[in-house]
Amino acid sequence: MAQKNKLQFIILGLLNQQPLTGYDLTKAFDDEIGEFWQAQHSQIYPQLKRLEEQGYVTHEITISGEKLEKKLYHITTSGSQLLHEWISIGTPDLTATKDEFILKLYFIQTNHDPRLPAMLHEQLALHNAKLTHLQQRLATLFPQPAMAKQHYGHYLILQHAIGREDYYVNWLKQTLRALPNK
Amino acid sequence: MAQKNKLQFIILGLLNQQPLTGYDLTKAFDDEIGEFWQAQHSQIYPQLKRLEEQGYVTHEITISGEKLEKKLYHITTSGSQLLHEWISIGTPDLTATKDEFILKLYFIQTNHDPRLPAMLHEQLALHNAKLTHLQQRLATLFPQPAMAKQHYGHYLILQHAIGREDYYVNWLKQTLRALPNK
DNA sequence: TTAAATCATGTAACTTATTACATGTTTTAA
DNA sequence: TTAAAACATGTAATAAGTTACATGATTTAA
Repeated sequence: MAQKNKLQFIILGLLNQQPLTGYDLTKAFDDEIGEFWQAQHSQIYPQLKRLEEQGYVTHEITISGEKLEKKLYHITTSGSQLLHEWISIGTPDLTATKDEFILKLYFIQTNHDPRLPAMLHEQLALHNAKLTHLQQRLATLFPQPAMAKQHYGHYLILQHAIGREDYYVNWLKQTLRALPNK
Repeated sequence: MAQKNKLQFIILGLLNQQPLTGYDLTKAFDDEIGEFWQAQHSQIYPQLKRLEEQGYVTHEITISGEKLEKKLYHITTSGSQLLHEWISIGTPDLTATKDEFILKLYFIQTNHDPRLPAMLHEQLALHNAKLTHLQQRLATLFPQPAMAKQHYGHYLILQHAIGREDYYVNWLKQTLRALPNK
């Protein structure tokens, strides 16, 4: 059960906001929800085809310029319904966070391991960068608190991600401080 | 590159601590590192075979009871070396946390959405349970702080996971409090 | 004006991960 | 003593995800 093709629901969720092309959806996985889920176009185009076969989306062809065909996908009523069901049913499976760094840490035996400082510093730089990026994104998308009302979920997950990264950064700093001076 | 078969390194990391059977390794993914990575026995047995073909592990057969054959796997010198390399090279890719609940949240438009309270309460219960479980695990494995010295990495990641869940629980509580009273 | 970047859509090959199928032994508790 | 639970090892089928292959149009900046 674990997987249950979540990609289809993400696509439906995005199309529920506005009609989009496969290309637009691909981009959304870079900017918007790339923070929380990833997918390549090679996964998206076939999935759109399947969703259309099942009647959850339809597409219209628009011409851009002279002859470039775009397929603009729309969600259908049954697609909307499926999306609503997915959101409404419980989410009882807390998926393990597959963090490669944490995995490596697990195999470190002692706090004197000479690899530890470099490893922690690298992650600190990475998570600091991510934190800054997320904070800028929040400031850009929600300059006034009142704007959070319109896209509440988006606001919440950004704010959640910021808190998560903030914790990660502080944990790394604290762990570095606790290291024995060699 | 993204994936690069991390399972093989986890297996090597576990075998680096002590010889284990495929069954033991499978169990380790339930208890120990199940928090951070998951794998089924159907993935583990073939992977052990490949690692042996490549010379990173060897196995000896032991008999349990009358005739039950166990394959006890040992890491080789080159296996140890490969593990060390994996830990030593950088870990620059911060993988997206594929949290289904967060994904669902993204598609919630307003803070008046009637599904929100139940969704948040469910997650609160789940993460509270996980937090308690992790705390008990820390208390069991590291009753005295001095014990953290022996398995420092394990101690660190448990402590990290507890902090992460603690943040998650508090974020959920805060988000629930901020919800408008209907 | 032309080359690079971006837009746009698809398929193929491969890797990784999950679920199901398949079999047999040993231990434990009723 | 016997049935259930746990131990133990594998393969097959399927699903999900990544990388590579493949092609062409439009826009933008040098």
